[in-house]
Amino acid sequence: MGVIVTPVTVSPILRRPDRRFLLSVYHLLRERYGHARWWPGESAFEVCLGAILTQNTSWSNVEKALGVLRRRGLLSFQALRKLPSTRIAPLIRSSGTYRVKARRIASFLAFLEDYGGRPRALARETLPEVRTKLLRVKGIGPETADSILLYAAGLPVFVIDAYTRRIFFRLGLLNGQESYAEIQALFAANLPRDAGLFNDYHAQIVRLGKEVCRTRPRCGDCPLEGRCLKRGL
DNA sequence: GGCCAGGACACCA
DNA sequence: TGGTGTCATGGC
Repeated sequence: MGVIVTPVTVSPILRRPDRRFLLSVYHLLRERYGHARWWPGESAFEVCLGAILTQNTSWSNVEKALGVLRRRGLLSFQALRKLPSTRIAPLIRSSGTYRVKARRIASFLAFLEDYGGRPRALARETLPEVRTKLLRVKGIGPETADSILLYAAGLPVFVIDAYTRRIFFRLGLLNGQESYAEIQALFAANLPRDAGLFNDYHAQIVRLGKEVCRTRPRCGDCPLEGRCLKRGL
C-alpha cells in the first residue's frame, strides 16, 4: 500500500533579486507615474486611521468611512479618543469588518496616548523599538504597523502588501511562499535605507497595482511590460 | 450571486 | 507551525 503524496509545486525564485533590478523597476514606475511621496490623507493621524481601515478592504470603501469621520469633525486624536469603539463602529461601517476595526482603532488610540496623540512622535524612538511596541497593539499587524511607521512617522521601513507580493511574484523575484519578514528583508538588503525612497517606491507599487496589476491580470498598458512573467497571483 | 479588496487574529490539529 | 474560518462592506 503506497503512500499517497499530494504533489506540492513551489515555484523557484526565477530572478535573483539585486539592487540594480529593484532600482530599475522603481525608475520605470517613477518614469510612468512621477514622484508620488504619498499616502492618501491630509494628516499623519488620518494616515494611521486609513492604514487600519484598509485592512482587507478596497480604498474606495475606506474613503467613505474617512469622509464620515471628517464631516463629523472626528479626524483628530483628541476627538476620536473620547469615543468608545461601540460608537466608532457605525461611523466606519462602509470599510467592512467595522466592529473589529473600531476596536482596533480604539486600541491604537490608547497606544498613541503615550505619544501625546501625535503619530510623528513615534519617530523619537528607534525603529526596532517602536515597531515592536506597535506590533503588540491588538489588531496592528506587520503591514499596518509599517504603513504607520513609514507614512505617518517617516521612519525608513518598507511596506509589504498584497500589491507588492503580486507584482514581485510576477516579476519572478518571489515564489509566492515567502513570509512578510522575508520579503521585507529582500527589499532592505537591496535598497538604500531611505524613508523617501521607501515611501515613493511603495506608492508606485500601489498605483501600478490599482491601475494595472490586478488579481485577474488585464495587463493593459503596463510600464513593466517585458519584465513581467505574467504569472497569476 | 460570487469574487475581490493595500489584514489580523483565534482556533485547531 | 501552518492551515482555516471569521470579520463584513461595496463595486464590478
